[in-house]
Amino acid sequence: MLLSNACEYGLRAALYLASLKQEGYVPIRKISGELDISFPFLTKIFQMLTQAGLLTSYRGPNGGVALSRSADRIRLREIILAIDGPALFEECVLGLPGCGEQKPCPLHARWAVERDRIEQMFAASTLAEMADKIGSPDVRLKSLC
Amino acid sequence: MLLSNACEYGLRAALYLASLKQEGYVPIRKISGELDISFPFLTKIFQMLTQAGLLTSYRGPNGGVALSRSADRIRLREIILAIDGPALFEECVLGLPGCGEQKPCPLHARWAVERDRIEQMFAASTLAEMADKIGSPDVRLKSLC
DNA sequence: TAGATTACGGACTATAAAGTCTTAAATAAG
DNA sequence: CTTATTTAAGACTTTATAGTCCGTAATCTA
Repeated sequence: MLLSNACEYGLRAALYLASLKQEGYVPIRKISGELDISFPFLTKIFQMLTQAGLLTSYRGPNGGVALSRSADRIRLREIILAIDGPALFEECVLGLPGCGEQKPCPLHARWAVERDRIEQMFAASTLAEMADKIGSPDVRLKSLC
Repeated sequence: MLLSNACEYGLRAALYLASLKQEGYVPIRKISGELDISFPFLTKIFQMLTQAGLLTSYRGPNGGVALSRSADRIRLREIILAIDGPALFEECVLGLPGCGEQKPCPLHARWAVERDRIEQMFAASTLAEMADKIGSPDVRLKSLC
């Protein structure tokens, strides 16, 4: 699996927030209901995103979470880094520590190309851009059943 | 992590076998020693590869495992499929079941490109080709320390 | 045939990831 | 000021992956 469960949930939830195009805080309970993600687990994930500065949160009635910047200035790469860390974009495909140009594994040259492309793909994708797609009738953020 | 630990070990071990360019069976104990992989765990991984038809094994003195075909006819993709299954090449980057052209997630279009490239990369890489690189002095299949 | 060597298969344990629960702290509204 | 609502933080449980162990079967050598 490319991304951890937590990271998949975090991306989906952030895209959902961006798709609302709404001022103000959205309760985590609502998001977890909409996306079929367990509320306590999603709470933990949002805490990571809040600590990373990608979300702001507010307690109490009418509280919840909100994007800390406009959705066109948050890139998916940032969310992945906040939740899963940089491993995906740095590690050897064979798991060898220190694999790089100097001491490569046999796959390094080929994998490094794809790894960089994946990082570029996530770095080039903003929440706004991706959330826009949710307007299309078939595009979805949750399981069908 | 892109590949499971078991799969990383399986690829390294298969590349090692290919690099030996040797007729006959190689004991798992020797491979586990050379690559610093736990012997019982590597045994289990080799059983998967044997059952998938990628290796042949032989018991008793002078027994061990060997590639079931010449190394230029075994592709890394086959090893990954045998150990981790097809998930990497099929699954949605957001983990949504049934994500595809009909009912895509917002990332589908971009991810499908990279996912296919990764599959192509592994499908295009034979054990022979990759094992050849181990000839170069800096290229390695095990941790340095 | 006996003993050593090696893979096989299944049961077992350990560790990490996933997910839950509980208590506390902040805020708003009555 | 009290109560309801909501996130925060940490302990806890569950599940999946990683890794180990042990008895068995196959094979070779003496």
